[in-house]
Amino acid sequence: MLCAAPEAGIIAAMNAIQGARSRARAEITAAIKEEARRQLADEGAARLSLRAVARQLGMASSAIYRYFPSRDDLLTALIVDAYDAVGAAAERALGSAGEHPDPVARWCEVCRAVRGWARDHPHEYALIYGSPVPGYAAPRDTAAPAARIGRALLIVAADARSAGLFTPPGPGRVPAAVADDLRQLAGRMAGDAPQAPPVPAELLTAPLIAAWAQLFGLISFELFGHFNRVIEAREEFFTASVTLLAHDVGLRSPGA
Amino acid sequence: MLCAAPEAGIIAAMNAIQGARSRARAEITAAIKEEARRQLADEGAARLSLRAVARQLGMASSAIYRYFPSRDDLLTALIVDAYDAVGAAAERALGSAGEHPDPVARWCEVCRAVRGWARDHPHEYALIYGSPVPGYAAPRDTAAPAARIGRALLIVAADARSAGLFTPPGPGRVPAAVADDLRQLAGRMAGDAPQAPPVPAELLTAPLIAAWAQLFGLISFELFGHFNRVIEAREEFFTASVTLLAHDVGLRSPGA
DNA sequence: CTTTTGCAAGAGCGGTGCTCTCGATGTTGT
DNA sequence: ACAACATCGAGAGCACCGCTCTTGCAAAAG
Repeated sequence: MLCAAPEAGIIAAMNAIQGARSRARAEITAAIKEEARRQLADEGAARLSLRAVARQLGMASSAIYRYFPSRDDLLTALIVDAYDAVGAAAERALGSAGEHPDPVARWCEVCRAVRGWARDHPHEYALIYGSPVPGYAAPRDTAAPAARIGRALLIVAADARSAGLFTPPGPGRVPAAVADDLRQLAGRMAGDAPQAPPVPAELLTAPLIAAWAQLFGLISFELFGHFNRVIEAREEFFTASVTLLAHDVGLRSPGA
Repeated sequence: MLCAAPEAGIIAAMNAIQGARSRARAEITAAIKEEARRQLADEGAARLSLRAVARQLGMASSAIYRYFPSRDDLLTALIVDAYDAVGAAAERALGSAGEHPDPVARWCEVCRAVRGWARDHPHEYALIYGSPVPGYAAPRDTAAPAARIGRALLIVAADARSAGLFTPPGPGRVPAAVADDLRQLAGRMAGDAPQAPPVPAELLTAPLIAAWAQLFGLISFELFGHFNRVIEAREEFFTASVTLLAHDVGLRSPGA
């Protein structure tokens, strides 16, 4: 493995050397994030304490600042990870239901995957979809990961259109300013991920964006307790609501 | 005043005396809440500090605890006030659009009132509809104020039905467990506010509850920054989305 | 007038985020 | 191989936090 390809070996060795110190850095950074994520899951973002993380890791609290310049930066890292995790969950559902012929069912599966992740990681969900952190830290890093589940929903619609099961929402009048926003957004999405299949602009509709936001209204109400003593059959209610959302977006089941 | 009407005079005097000290209490309590609300609006709930409130009011920090046993209790009081404020805004919109013959427009006005209040008081909105506070303080006190805007939405539907402009959402299958929840909820709402006109149970539908939650999905996404670089024509988009929601609920415009 | 009660103030405890300095420990250039 | 360098951990310390306890004072109650 060392001499098979000389140049590759040298590069690997250099990586290993530089890796020797920066791997230690990466390992400690990962350990800090891991412990922070545990505390986040246990107590929530408000109770996450740098000193407690350091204590648990057996290091001085001041040493943490070699890896994260502030508490808000640690939280920002956790935010990015959370966006990636929920995005991955949505994409997994999208893939595993890929062959499903019913776009409505596929839409529901993606939504259910997001809800399932949220229920499994309530504090991480609250971190990204609840009140923004006071520091309001992450402007750019989170943009791409945050778009993943929106993109997953869009792919459901795109595949439905390929199968002739998408009827663009017609009668609702879309204001011109909103139409402009949607055009710009389509261009931005194409520019951000050039390798991904370009999303047809006519699928990026106002009802789809609204459904995207409304999905999180449903999840947040459930997780944040607003359905207490209102709706107890949470799963059934969510599936029914999200099915209605699919129809609003323009998806049709094959039989209909 | 003492001998005019003996019993009444004594009672009035006792009220005045008790009022003398308990009015001071009420005034200081109100001042604390007012200053706390100012800090909440400035910096958000996370940065609200009892010591800073006391400092601003020129009193020792320990004196605050005579009025609020803990920081979470102060926050709970602010939460109740915020629910009342947004509920009042919704009811005001309901009343001022009372004579409007179009239920869809009325629905939109209520929704726009909620959104307007949220934009004017973003931190208070985040306090009640964002991530729950770690202390998870208020279980019962908030239930009634929180129901006010849901009730306002319901009244729009009820008046629409009276005008023959409500078509109950039909085709979507409602699971039996959800139907049970709705029945129980209708009973509970009738019991909680016996003086209010009883809400017809057939108006308390799953789509209406869903629309209620989804409304806050739209508002939260806007306020919490998820529409940044996505939708800039916020007002137009909101109105369009909320109009679609009205149709989902079963409201019809008179002309249609 | 005395006693009881309610309130404000101060000191203090343990905790927090964060900064600074100071040695120890590599890593790098000559 | 040695010196110069950058990196890192640890400790002390600052200002702030929520909260408790005690003390003294003033007003109400008897």
